[in-house]
Amino acid sequence: MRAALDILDEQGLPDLTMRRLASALGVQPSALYWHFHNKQSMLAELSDRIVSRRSRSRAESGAEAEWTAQVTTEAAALRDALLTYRDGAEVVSSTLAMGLGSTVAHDRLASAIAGGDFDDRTVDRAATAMLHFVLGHVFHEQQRMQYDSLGAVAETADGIEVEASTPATEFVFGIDLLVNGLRFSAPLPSTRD
Amino acid sequence: MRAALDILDEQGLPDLTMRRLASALGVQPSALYWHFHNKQSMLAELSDRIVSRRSRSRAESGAEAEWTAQVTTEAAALRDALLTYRDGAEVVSSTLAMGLGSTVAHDRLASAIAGGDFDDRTVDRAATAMLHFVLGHVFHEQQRMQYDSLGAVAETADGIEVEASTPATEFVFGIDLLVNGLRFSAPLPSTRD
DNA sequence: ACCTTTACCTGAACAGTGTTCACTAGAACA
DNA sequence: TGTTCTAGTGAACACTGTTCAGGTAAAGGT
Repeated sequence: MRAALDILDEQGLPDLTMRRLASALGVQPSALYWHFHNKQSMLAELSDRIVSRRSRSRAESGAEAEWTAQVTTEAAALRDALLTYRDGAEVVSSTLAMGLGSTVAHDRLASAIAGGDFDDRTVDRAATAMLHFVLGHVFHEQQRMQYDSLGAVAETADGIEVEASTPATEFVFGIDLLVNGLRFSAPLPSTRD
Repeated sequence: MRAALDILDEQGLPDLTMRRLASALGVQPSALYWHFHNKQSMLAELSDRIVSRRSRSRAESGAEAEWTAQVTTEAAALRDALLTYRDGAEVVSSTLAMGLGSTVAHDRLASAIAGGDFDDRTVDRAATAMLHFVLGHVFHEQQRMQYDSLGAVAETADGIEVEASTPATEFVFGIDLLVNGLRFSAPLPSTRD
């Protein structure tokens, strides 16, 4: 797993082949199939490690912090985790799409959203929608990173310096969209005041 | 393109290989490389065709219909287009992720959102967020379709007939989330009343 | 001390993949 | 008539994931 993560980060997902992984371990490719049933199951385990990596920004979230802030924090933590390794979002995205990998990403978002006191189905759907956005966004973001690094000039159009729109701000924009939609659309089910 | 779409729909994306496409056309694989530079560029053109397919539900959208309805309609049309062919969402998703393919999907969502009178950057970001959700959702939906068709029993848990949660309703839930977030979060910039 | 089981790996092969390249046949055009 | 363009052949290249019979060494049991 450590070797696989190294290859992923240094050479990218397309170059993370079973043969390369095997030779990085000084072993024949077929040896890997004793440890993993598939390449996909290996990627699934890799995906779990990427997602589970917790960034230690747990300090600020007090016991009863506003749930919207918790959701935002959780989403940002997921984005950070995906950005930790090259092509991280693609690995996780394709793994989850195949129905493999753990549901920890979804669950963490869901438990943050649940702080808003919605019914279970709403929580689940919102978490899924949010997960789709996060994966799509970071996938796109990472794709652009490696495209830019492959020698594309930053084409600032005709002197009009549009205020730099960083991926991070675009990310929180999307998250805010979903959070606000959640806050204002669904009627609060349990009226407890 | 027609042959490629046929293979895609009948055998799925993993079996849409250059060799199979060539033999479906009664031609050698290398002949395809006169028409396309790459397999990816071929998939990009395929992606454009899938997205551009308009479902003729244009009737109801009167000239000045509520913009929220227009956005919902546009999103549903995009979902329909992706669902038209097997693995359609995966083809489009990976093509767009690679920076290939036309921006028509994004643009159609954007122009519908623009009916809400937001500034250009907000429109663009919202359209992007929505596109990510749509692609992620339909990708997941199609993945589950073919997983179900591969002989998985519908496990209705212990007689508790939870009201069937169809992909369609989950889809509009996500779209509504984004639309409502857009409606209530951003202050309307141009106050024209 | 012997035997068996388990853990881990080798080496070679299989069946397939995208892609390239020298060469060719026919049509179009000057 | 000769040249250029269009479209395709056939063979190869360098890969890919995966399988499979067999081998080796340590651990465990009697």
